[in-house]
Amino acid sequence: MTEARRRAGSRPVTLADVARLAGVSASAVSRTLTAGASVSPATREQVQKAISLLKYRPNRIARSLSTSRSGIIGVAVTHLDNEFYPTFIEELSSQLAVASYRMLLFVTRGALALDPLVDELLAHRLDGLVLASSSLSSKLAKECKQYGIPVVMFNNTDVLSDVASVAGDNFAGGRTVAHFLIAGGHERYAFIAGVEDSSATQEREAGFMRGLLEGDLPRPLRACGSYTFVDAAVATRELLRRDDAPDAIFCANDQMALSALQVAQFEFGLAPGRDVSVVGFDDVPVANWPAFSLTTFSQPLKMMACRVAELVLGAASGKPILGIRERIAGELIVRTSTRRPRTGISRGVDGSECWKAPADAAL
Amino acid sequence: MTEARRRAGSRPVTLADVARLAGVSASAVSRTLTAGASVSPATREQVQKAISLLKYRPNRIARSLSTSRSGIIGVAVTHLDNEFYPTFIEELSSQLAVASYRMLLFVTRGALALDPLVDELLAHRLDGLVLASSSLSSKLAKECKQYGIPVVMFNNTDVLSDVASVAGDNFAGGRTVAHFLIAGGHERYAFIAGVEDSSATQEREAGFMRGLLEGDLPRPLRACGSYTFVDAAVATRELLRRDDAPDAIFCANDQMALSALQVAQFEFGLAPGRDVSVVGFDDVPVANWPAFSLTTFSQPLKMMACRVAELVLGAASGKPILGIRERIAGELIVRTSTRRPRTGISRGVDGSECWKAPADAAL
DNA sequence: TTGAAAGCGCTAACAA
DNA sequence: TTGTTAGCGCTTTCAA
Repeated sequence: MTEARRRAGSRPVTLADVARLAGVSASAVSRTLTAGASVSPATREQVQKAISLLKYRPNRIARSLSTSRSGIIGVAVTHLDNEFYPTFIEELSSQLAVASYRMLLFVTRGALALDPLVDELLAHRLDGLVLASSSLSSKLAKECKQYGIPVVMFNNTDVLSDVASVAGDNFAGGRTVAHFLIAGGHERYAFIAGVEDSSATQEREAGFMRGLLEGDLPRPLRACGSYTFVDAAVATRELLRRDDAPDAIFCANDQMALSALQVAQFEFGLAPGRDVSVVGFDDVPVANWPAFSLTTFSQPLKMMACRVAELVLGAASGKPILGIRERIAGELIVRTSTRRPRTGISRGVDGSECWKAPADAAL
Repeated sequence: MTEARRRAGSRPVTLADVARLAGVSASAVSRTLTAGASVSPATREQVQKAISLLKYRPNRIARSLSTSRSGIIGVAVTHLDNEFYPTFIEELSSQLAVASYRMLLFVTRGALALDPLVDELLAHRLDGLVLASSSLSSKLAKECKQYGIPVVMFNNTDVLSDVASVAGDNFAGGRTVAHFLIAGGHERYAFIAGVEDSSATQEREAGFMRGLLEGDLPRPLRACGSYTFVDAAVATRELLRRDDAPDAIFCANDQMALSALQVAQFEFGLAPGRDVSVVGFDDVPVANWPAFSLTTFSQPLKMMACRVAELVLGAASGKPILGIRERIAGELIVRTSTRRPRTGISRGVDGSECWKAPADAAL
């Protein structure tokens, strides 16, 4: 028994106490607590009365042991410093809450950091696991599968396995960004990559390359920003110092784009949207701050979190999800960090602008 | 049994399986797993062998039921959109991890939102609870006390109860800010408050008022920004539209200060650090971004998280913590969002500058 | 040092 | 609709 609890003295009220007071069996109490079980109104009332009288609170741990369901979803996350993830956590938490699930949080640094967690993850007998980390530990995936713990990857996919995932439409996004920058009449393009082995950055880059190719443009310059603010700054400096410095930079996420924007502006004296265009990916809240007004390809976080919750909870109650790879479409939100193309911009009801390739565009 | 688990087929390995294979009793296995229990080297080896052979993973739920310790700390947090909190979560998580504790996350909106959670919080038989929300629900505090669940408040205190807390030195911070702004030679001061009933904003304001008073200055203007970006923008507009618009604004946290800074700059065309000085509180990472370079009173998050973990885990193993109110000192980090006073600035080893009231200052 | 046995608080067959 | 009974997987006395 916890020391603190011991000091508190009074033994917590148990189901047995309630049963005794209500003059019924333990099962009767258990049934009143279980939605959709058969109890007569009379007993139910007796039980309810006893419960509120004793201020009884069911012990979820005992219930978990008995039902083999913990009511807990594990969430492993890496980059809590990237606003995208806290926002996701918040959405996911509220989605899980409506189904009375809670989340056990694992904050790690890098994918490899997951391996030592495997034991612990499994020990907790989680009903599911959401991986919001930049890449998947295949050891983890294997073990979870073996234990029957459903895993859903967020914002990332693993082509080599059949682990379910929910991600944005990275390829389409990258491609749209390319078309948009081309429409803005830029000359030298660059891409700043995130963590190299993450599927998100790979897909975004592939889409971007495809888009440029469709516009008969050469391969863009390239640097790696590892999805972090600091590394992206280094990458941007590297690019802007060149003789053939780019006038259009696409960053694999907003965190890096915000960094690039500031390096361009404050270290190189370039005016974003005029001297250089910077595009991000995610559309985190900060991207819309006046200091940045970052053009970016959005990822509808609410919808993504919703799907993640549906998948993982569905799987916990038997729905097969293996192999499911969901793609949630986003759109290019146009702000002032980029040169403005003549056509293709439309204004939404909320005043935000987004860009779509005109149907007659020659690509 | 979870559907997913059932489909997986193979029943998970239990301690009994290990005991059988090792040819010992369950207790023997349990003892090998318990640090500091008495087992002969021979049995220990047998057991270890069986464990790795069967890939046995102890079931924490069963253990929890038996020991009345869940190994889980609840963390309730409100403003995940304020970078301060994700950063705290990350620090706290790593502190708890070293003691093999995990955190169950509760994301809420506002203090009142905690009340409906009480049942659930208690049902999980948490070993402790950390409240990183702007204010405490007294119902929650009472119930936790009764159940012997230790509670630690972070960045907030409740004077009416004896709930333990860890917070920055808000009063000293507010006072230092006042002295600093006075040293910068400002004329009209304003304060933008956070959520009115939070102790943090109250203490920061009180310190600020005291500091101004010590400089023989009148009461500052005042508006409420509710700790949010949007409300702070409204508050700032309100202040800057006045005929007697302030030239020095102290915001109760960085989130609001960053908002104020941008309103001043982009809506009123004021140059921060020249036309108007803006000071925040917390020193979140973004405050140091070149676009803002916000002068702010720091809260040493790492140390605070460390103390929170020590307190809550200590309490879980019997140390009394009721009534403890820890204050962690911070310092005024000087950047360019404020007019620069002639004296009092010193440079740290990391290149950052901080300000201290000169000893001979006439206050 | 070891094993037997009781129990943590709940759920779920089963029989009544 | 009810109560009885047997677990869920582990820890922890208690004797040996």
